[in-house]
Amino acid sequence: MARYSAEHKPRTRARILVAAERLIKERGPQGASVEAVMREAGLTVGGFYAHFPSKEALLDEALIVGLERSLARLAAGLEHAPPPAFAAALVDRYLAQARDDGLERACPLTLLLPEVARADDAVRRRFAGRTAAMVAGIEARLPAVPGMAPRDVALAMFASLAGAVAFARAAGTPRGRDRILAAARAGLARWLALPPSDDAGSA
Amino acid sequence: MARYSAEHKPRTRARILVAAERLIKERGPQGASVEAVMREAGLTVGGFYAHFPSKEALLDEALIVGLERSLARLAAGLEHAPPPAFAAALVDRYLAQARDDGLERACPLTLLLPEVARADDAVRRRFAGRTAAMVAGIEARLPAVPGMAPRDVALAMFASLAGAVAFARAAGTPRGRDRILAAARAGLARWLALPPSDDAGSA
DNA sequence: TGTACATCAGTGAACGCGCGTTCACTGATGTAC
DNA sequence: TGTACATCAGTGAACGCGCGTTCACTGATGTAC
Repeated sequence: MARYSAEHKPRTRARILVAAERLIKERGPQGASVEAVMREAGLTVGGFYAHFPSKEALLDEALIVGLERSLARLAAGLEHAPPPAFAAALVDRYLAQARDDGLERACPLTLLLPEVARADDAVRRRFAGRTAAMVAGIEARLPAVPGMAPRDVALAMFASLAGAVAFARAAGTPRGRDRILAAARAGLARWLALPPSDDAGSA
Repeated sequence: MARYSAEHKPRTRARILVAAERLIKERGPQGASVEAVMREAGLTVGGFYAHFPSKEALLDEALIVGLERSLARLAAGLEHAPPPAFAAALVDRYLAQARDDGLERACPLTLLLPEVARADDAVRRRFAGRTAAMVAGIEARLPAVPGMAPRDVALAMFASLAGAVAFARAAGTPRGRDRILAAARAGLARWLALPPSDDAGSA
């Protein structure tokens, strides 16, 4: 009657999810083969189906896990920042990811939105639920914008940030990339009333 | 010494490109197999390599072709619109694509930026060159924004638009989608000084 | 005007390969005695 | 305390399939005579 400790299998599962999130972002969903994901997690192919019913199930869950890890990283250390400083830090941290060499730390919003758009209703609803929770957790801490609900401020801000980072990563040169990031920050600063940038726009 | 007319082969090539652009946007680059693209163009697999050296070459070129077709559609009929009306029409037309059922008319920026980000330097540079030309053709016709170069206004606007449409398509419901579109328009209206919306935000 | 035929855009079968998935198996685990 | 053994997380080989690519071929084209 011997069993492995109860945390063993869930921990392995979590490791597979982290590996999957990383490879999906770096290579796209089709580039992240089950074999590559398992190798990245230090395992072999065969064991995969003891943890997930299919590759698609893995991808769906990895997307959600990635979103939460990204938001946690964004908000870390800003628990007591007042609205203007909070918004400025969020914007600058978010845009800064476009200058990372790799994509492991990238927010899924900047790399996986088209995949979600092509996915079926069930996936899109789960995704929407999580992003709604993410937006709700942040909207009250953004500066008030006359004539806009706090939720709309947060939605428009994330849309602009995700678009700017995706656009910047597609630029051919560091100069082009930084110009896009600086322009996006300037646009956001105009209506979010952000204090001057501390780093966006120059590497 | 009989030959087909000189326009025959280039016309077929163009048909393959249009088919490829459509399938790449609808299914993603890996979902658009050579066989599916050729069938969509009314041909069979075998003839493909008489037109393109590889699938990758097709994808790279289809992206550029798609960008140009999208910009042409956006600016159609606005040749003599004054800056505020031009900007408002551009914003509303761009956001409206998120409410289309299919993805054939989608702007590549809203569906393919992550693929470009993962591509090699050569692809990114070609892409950057075309978007730069696209932005340059439009920047002078946007409203002036104090403290921002016209190019930066255009870059920030496209980044926000592309992000908003990608985000909206990933929403789980039409209501969620329309809320994102309306929020994005409100944010843009604040710093671009757009006239009130004629249609964004409600289907 | 009619016809033979060189050209070449397009066909369709075949190839090797990597993928997602399955399954009989192995061997580390830790409980029962 | 020591050991036998039931459990089950993980292994690795195998499967069918669809992919990108190749190539010998076909047959519509339209010029030359």
